[in-house]
Amino acid sequence: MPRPKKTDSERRAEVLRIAAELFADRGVKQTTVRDIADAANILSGSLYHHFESKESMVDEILTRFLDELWGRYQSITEADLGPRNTLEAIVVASFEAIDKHRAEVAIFQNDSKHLSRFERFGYLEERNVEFRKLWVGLLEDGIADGVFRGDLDVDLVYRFVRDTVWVAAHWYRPGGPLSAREVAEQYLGILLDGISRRGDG
Amino acid sequence: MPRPKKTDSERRAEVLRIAAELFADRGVKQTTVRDIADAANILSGSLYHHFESKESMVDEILTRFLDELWGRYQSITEADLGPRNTLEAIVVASFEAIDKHRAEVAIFQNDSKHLSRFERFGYLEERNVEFRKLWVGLLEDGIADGVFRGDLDVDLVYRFVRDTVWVAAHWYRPGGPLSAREVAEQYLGILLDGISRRGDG
DNA sequence: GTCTATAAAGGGATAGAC
DNA sequence: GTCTATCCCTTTATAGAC
Repeated sequence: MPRPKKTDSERRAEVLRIAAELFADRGVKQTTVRDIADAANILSGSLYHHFESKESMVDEILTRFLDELWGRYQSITEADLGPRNTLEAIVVASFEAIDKHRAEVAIFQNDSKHLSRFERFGYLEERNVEFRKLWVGLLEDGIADGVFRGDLDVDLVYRFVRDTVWVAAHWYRPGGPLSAREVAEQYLGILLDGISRRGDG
Repeated sequence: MPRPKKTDSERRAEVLRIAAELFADRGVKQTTVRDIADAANILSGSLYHHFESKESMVDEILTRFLDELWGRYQSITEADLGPRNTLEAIVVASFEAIDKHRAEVAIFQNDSKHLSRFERFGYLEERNVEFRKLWVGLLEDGIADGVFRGDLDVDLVYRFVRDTVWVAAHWYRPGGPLSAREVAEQYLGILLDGISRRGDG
């Protein structure tokens, strides 16, 4: 029978979750180990029983998140739904990621640029390259198939889509007035058809 | 005849410009006064001849930029061009702001949330409220006039537009392959009409 | 206007007791 | 697993010489 007291690994996971929230809200650099310790109700020295360094906390948070997200994207593209349905599924999956892992998305978005200067975080740039390939390929396929407009600058569209999706992590709150799926649908409505009223209706 | 040597105020402006670039690229907190001094080829103590503090540098950069931008927006809305033309003009003006003041836009986008916690930077939140009013009003007018779709969530559209426009400061480079106006036009094409190929063409 | 020198506070990390 | 105590480096800012 398990002890009622929290195990080491449960406590560890809890501390990492607390750290992720702080990193997301204030930025990694602005969050001190003392901030994390305070929020976890221990002293800063005690953190080092669980983690090697503050850097390793960030690393663990981002690695786990990006592996999961990329796996999700992979399973969507492997389903061969065609450009339009694939795009919709990727967007929905992205908003679901914001819903489930808001802190991780915010950290990825805010601190990637700075972190990827360090060798340890080289995988951030690698992931970005993979994401870009996925999106640009998707847009090009769609244009070739005639489902997307032929006059699009795919690189520009890619950047707009990527940024607009991820930036929602700044204001989206799980349990708020809009579900992840509702936000995704409004967003796809704008991306696919624009905000103008159609001439015929 | 002016002296060939740089005047105090010229040097001051130069240092402030250098600081803005560093703040934009690394974030305000991650940029140390020594970084700024190094880039300006002086020692850190010498900065305090020109400025009261690092904070006051940021303050000056943002105040000046936001005053100019808001003035530009005001003159557009006062021209009464109707919702669609006003929206286009505001978007173009925003991309021109990125073109002319890339560093300032990046600082505003990256550090506003953190800075606005301090009383000194309360105006950041005030400006955000004004921007929001402008955009939401514009979208509501457009829906009432029948130029924008009636099923839009104006708050959501506002956030998408705001974020997508400003986030371009992260990748846009003056003198690159695309001019500010070209980016604005591509962007307006997506926002107004979507990326789908129309049924009739 | 910039430098030398340094104060004062903040921040990451460690050693060993409990 | 957490605390006490502390080291050492970084960072902002100041005082006064040149």
